[in-house]
Order: sequence, then structure tokens, then C-alpha cells
Amino acid sequence: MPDAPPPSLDPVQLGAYFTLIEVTSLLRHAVEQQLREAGNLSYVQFQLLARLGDSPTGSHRMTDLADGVVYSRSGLTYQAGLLEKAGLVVRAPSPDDERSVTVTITDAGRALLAEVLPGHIEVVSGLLFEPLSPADVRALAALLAPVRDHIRAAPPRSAASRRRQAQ
Amino acid sequence: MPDAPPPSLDPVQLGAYFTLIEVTSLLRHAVEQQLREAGNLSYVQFQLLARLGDSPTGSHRMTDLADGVVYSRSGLTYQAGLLEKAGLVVRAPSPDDERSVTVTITDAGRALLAEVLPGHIEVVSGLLFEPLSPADVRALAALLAPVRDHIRAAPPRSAASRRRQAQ
DNA sequence: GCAGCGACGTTCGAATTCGAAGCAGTAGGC
DNA sequence: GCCTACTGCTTCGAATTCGAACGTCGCTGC
Repeated sequence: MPDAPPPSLDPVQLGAYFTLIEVTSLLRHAVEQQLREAGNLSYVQFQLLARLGDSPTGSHRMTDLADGVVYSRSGLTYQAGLLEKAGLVVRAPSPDDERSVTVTITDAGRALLAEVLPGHIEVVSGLLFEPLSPADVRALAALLAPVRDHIRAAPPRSAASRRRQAQ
Repeated sequence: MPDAPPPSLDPVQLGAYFTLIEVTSLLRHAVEQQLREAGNLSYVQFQLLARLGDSPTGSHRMTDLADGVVYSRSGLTYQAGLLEKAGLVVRAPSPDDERSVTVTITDAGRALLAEVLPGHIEVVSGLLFEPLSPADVRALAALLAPVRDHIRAAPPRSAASRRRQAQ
């Protein structure tokens, strides 16, 4: 390709982009406070517990967790260490693959999750959903889902060079 | 109030909420890489420069910047220090209020912003807007704007206690 | 089998982040 | 004019975050 067409965003796009970032920043900030007060959890920790609690088996591999919450591997190691020290999860080598580590939520983890969840939901309800009608929420979900799939599918920018580095 | 009505989110709401968080996490991650490569800027730094560049005067007060990008004051002090050391902004005491500090973008700051912006826009276009039609984008903006206003208007959860801390 | 390549998780060091405490400067009541 | 409360920013210490380097394990071709 010669060069990209004048890469600019029209005002509507810019507004949507900025508002998206702003809304999530604000929401995340508020939620973080609530989680800290209610259960001394950081947002990442909550996300991890929530994902584990949602899983049928109550467990996930480290890498899948990191990917799921968009976190660095080393960061996840650190957080998993904290959660384990707090007795909220357990780490064990995978049975089938000796390399990978399986993280499993404990009963204490589920209990804490259950304790924190109502307040969390209340905050999200009050801030994010309060100004939105049920139809709005459906529309929002319908708009964002394809975006998520698209970004997930997109090669992570650095992969391009990696894939064809061997010419 | 006796107690809140069963605070639960229906599956659609949950999906919308999770997708919202996921999309912005992914987007932010991708953008962060691009900014790092293109101009050695963190996302916060870019946001700050962008806000300053957008301002008619090219400047803002520290507090307003921190509020705008949803950042802690101390964090902003740190970042402003970095940007100033890099010659991208200048800090000066406000003329009218001796307490506050006015941050102003320099020509070098504008130049860097201009240099980084096309790539930034390209990433956002390719990831966020690629799966969305112009109508979708309008809808998204229309959905999120009220949410932003609502959250901005909401009392910051901790303000209640601060206001009445003196008994 | 075994050499080489790739995936998984951890360790390490450096940079960033936040809240609490502190230091001015400002506004209002008297 | 002062005293008190409040705002604006910075400093400080502790916690978190990431990428790079590392050790280990699994998979392929031979």
C-alpha cells in the first residue's frame, strides 16, 4: 500500500472514542474504591476471582487468565501470589501439561466474591446503567461485542513481524 | 431506605458491562504500544498533551488536568515533571491564583503530538471503528455521553464523609 | 531417543501509581 | 486586620506494573 488515506477521525468518532475512554476510566475508578472498601480487593483481583467463580471448574490456566483480563504474565504471577497468600485461590501444576499452572478459587474466595458482588453491582448499576434504558443497554452490548471480537481477532501488532521474520 | 432491591444485573447488562471493560482494556493496550513506539509516550502523557493541544490557550491548571484524565494529583505532578523535563510542557504559577500551577504545551509538545497522532488515529480506526458503521458510531456516542455526564455529576462516593467529617 | 523450537510461568529491576502528610495561598466571618 | 477552613500542588513511602531474561516442559523432525 502506498500510504494510508488521510488518517483522521471525524468529530463524531473522536467524541465517541474520548467518551468511551472517559466513561470507563470514571467507572473503573468508582468501582475500585468500592472494592477496596468492601473487600480490600483491587479491580484486577476482583476480575480474576469473578472469572474463576464463573468457570464451571472454578479454575483456569495462568495464561488464559492473563489474556482474559488483559494483563501481563508477570503481573498475573504477582497477583496470583497475593490471592493465594490471602487464601482466595490455590495454584497447582496442571495434570495434563506439566508446564502450566492451574489456578482454582477456594471456598473463601467464593465467599469473598459473594460478599463484594452486591456492592459492586450496585455501583455499576447506579453509574453505568442508571442513564440507560433496557433498550439502550441492549444496543450498547450489540455495538461493543463485534468490536471486542474484532480486536481479539486482530494480530497483536507485534505479531506481524514475528510471523514473517523468517522471511 | 430499607434495603436496595435485589441488586442484580440481568445477563444483558452483565454482558454490556464486561464487554465495555474488555474493549477499552484491549484498545488501551494496543494504543499504548503504538504511542510507546511512535513517540515514547505513555497513554496518560498522550492524553495530557492532547488536552493541552486542544485548549485554546494551550494550557490548563494541574487540578483540571488531573480531573480530566481521571488521575491522582500526585500522579499528575509526576507526569508533568516528566513532560517538563522532556521539554514538551512548561509549568508556571497562575497569575490570578498563586496556589495553582498552569501547565502549557510547548512547540516541541505540539510537534510531538502531531507526529504521534496519525498513528494513534490509525490504531483507533482499525480496532475500534473498523467494525462500526457511521450510524453505529453515532449511536455509541449518543449512548455514552449521558453516562459520562451522569458519572461526572454523581458525588464522588467519598465526598459524603469528607463533608461531614467534622461531626 | 534427542536436538531444536516454542509455550508456560517465575524472577528481577526499573518505572509508575496512589494516598497520606505537608506546605503555601485564599476566602469568609468577626 | 486576624483566625479558621478550604483549595492546590508537591513530597514521601509503599505497592503495583511491565518487559526482559531465565528455567522448565512439550512437540516435531530426524
